[in-house]
Amino acid sequence: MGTKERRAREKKQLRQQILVAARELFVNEGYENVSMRKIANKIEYSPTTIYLYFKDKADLLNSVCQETLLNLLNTLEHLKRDKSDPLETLRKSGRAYVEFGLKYPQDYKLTFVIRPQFQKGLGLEEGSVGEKVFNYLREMVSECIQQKRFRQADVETTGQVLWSAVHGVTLLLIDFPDFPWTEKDELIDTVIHTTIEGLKA
Amino acid sequence: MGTKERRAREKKQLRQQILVAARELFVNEGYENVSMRKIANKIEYSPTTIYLYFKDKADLLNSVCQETLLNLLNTLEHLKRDKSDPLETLRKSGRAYVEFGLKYPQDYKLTFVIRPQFQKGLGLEEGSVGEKVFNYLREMVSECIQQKRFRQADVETTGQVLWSAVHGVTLLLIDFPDFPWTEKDELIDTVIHTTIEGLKA
DNA sequence: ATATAATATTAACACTGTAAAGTTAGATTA
DNA sequence: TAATCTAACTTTACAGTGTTAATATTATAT
Repeated sequence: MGTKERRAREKKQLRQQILVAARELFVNEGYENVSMRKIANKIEYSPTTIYLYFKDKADLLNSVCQETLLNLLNTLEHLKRDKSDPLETLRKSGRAYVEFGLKYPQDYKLTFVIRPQFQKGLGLEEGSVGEKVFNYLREMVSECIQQKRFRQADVETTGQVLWSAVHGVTLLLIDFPDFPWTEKDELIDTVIHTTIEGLKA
Repeated sequence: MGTKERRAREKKQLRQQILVAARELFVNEGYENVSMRKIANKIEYSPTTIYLYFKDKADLLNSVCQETLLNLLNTLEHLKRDKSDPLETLRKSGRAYVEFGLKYPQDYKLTFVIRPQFQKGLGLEEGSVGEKVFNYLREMVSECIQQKRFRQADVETTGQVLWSAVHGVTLLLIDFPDFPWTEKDELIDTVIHTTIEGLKA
């Protein structure tokens, strides 16, 4: 009697359908400009149905962001395979992080800027995807310090410095597209290179 | 017959009154949670009166942000007096920038994150306050390069790297207050120190 | 066929930004 | 002084918002 399983599957499918629709709208029109009614229209359900699957609009946003983080984590973990040079891996990871942000600018902003505003104090709890992403960074930094490629310093601080740098350049490039930036790739590389050099000294 | 002048003065005063009320509400309750009606209530005028002074809510936000930028510019220019060591001045400026952001976190976010979303492609035009802030940075960086305290590199790129670093750490500290950051002051100092060291190498 | 549970919808509330039209008070002109 | 004009402000109204409670529909189990 697999009807229960089928029902559960269908329920999951609709949930996923909502998430897909919400992401598409959020990304294309901006979180503020997307109403529950618009999402409902897209999936051809009544607006209140969404509330059977998500507590409220912020919860829906949060779920979209969890997917984004998972996506980012996957992208990064593909790079860890190469175990040769930890410094080079770190450099590549920084590059990949920024590129991820620029490839999905709206998703990035939703996750790292908009979401914190709507659900204060969360997003990086124990066992969360967000924490896993930061753990990835920790590991790599730790490796660099252990192999004495970085100056002997606190792993936490070092990781946070790196995160600051890549987060900063990513957001600036997204938010001020008309600013007379140096050639984009050069800027990104210089930010990463500069930070890494600074961590050696 | 100074009545015209008085009227003009009164008009400016009301405009300023609206700005003050709007800033206070934006900062305390967040841009999204502030309605034109709330602002109107606070100044004891009807909601639509605001529209006689500002095109719309985004314009009001923008005006608030212009004030914020002016504020930031003033804070920074006080530091330029000390002409002794350009590197030290730059370090102090970075510190002041981040501290400004943390002292007025909501204003900072409004200016550098929220506003760009609501009025795309603007905010750093020729002659704007935003441009002046960046010019301040340019000058200091230029000095450092000329005095060979930094590696010989493009002034623009170098400035943008510095901006990325301070912008990044400021936003992270604001947006993820519950993250297990290293001691805050240490993190800020390390970010700035690391970046400056990296720019020497 | 009927009862039960899961799922979806309808109707409603209090609120939003803002356009259009109406009102009032003060200045200008005849 | 009386009529007119003008700037400042308010009232009203509209279409849309997130969300809750009550209701209806559907699919399953008995």
